Amino acid sequence: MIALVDCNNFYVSCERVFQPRLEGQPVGVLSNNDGCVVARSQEIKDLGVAMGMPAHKIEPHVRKQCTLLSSNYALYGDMSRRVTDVLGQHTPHVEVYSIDESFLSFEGFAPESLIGRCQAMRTQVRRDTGIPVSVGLSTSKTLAKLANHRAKKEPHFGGVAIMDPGSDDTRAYLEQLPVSEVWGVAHRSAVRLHTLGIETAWQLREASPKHLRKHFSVVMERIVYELRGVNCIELDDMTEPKKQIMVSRSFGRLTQNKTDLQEAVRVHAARAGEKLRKQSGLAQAIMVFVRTNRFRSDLPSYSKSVVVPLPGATCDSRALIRAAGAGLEQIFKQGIWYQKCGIMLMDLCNHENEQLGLLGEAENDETRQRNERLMATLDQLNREHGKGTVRLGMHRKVNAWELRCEHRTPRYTTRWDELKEVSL
DNA sequence: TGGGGAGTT
DNA sequence: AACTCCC
Repeated sequence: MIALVDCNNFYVSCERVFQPRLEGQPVGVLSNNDGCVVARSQEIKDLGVAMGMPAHKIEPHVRKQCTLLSSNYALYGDMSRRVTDVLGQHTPHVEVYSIDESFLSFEGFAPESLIGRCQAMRTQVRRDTGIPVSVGLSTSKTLAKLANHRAKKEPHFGGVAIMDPGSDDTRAYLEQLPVSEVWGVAHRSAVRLHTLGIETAWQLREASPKHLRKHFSVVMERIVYELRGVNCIELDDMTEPKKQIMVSRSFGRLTQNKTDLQEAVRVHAARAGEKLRKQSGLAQAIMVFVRTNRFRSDLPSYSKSVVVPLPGATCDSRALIRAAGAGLEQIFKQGIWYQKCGIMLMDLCNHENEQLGLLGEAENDETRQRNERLMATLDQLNREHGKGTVRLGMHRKVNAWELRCEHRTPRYTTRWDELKEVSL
């Protein structure tokens, strides 16, 4: 059996742990740049604030009743780790799927014991971290997702729902479920499924896998089997290194300024270097992209990217920064209002299967070791003394492109100077 | 009007 | 490289 554990309204729940007065209140958390709503309490959902809604589109009279917070990823990331730690005490097989969701394998456990186990787990997560979670159990990931959905929506489950792939109850549920509610079926596929006469999850389950593979891809074929309870999406080993590393950000406001872009691209490249070294990887190419705001039809639109090969596989931030700067030179156009830029590290490899350049080793062993020590020291300083303690390359302290986050709460659990104060 | 990431074709 | 999907 597979369980999907999903934190309820995760970001909002994290904020409530440290600000209990938000309990029972309509609360929303905004995306980077305070752009749109990415997490909602039940109360704010009830007021009609939709997921992904731009903050400025919330009606003023609704907005007045709500607490809208900037996102505080340092806090959410740390709380997420705490939740995952508890889950790991209940089964050795945990796949962290996202910041607020984990798949657990209960293979080998007595099936009758699972609901009880999951209830105990849920209680412990709540007690140890303050975060409420829901659990869905079934024989495939896709059904576990749906079971989780039911655990959230139907109070009689008490937060833990199990779905037997062969039961009448499951059939009745799937028969009334729009196919777009199934994991992996979004708007595009749903529309195409409709033209094939498939409207509900049950119809998809009953369809011919081979037929769907022809019309779509192996992905849709797998979904059919998954809906039948056949587990065909393996639990991923999360220790697998990333295949690409992306860092991008929108500017706080549009900019035409080349210096802004140069600084942003350099900072992004340095951040990507940190991520790369964390997984002990090396990159062989870097992609740089810039673009305008797609929603501003009144301004000329421009979107361009370029791939810059790196001089041999490297994880040296200085090499990444240099290449990113060179890439920007190739795609920067004067007189354009830029909204966003970013970089992506590509062709990642590790030290073992690194390919040496045609000209032989670009760096001798000694130089390389010195560079690696420098980067390791840099990472350690930033880890122990907070991000941005040591930065490569100068950039202005206050940037046009710094993030807007006007209502960010303190990083209670990861910064000594932002600890919660308690009076007794 | 986020910022990542993945997979398939 | 484009498209689709995920959270």
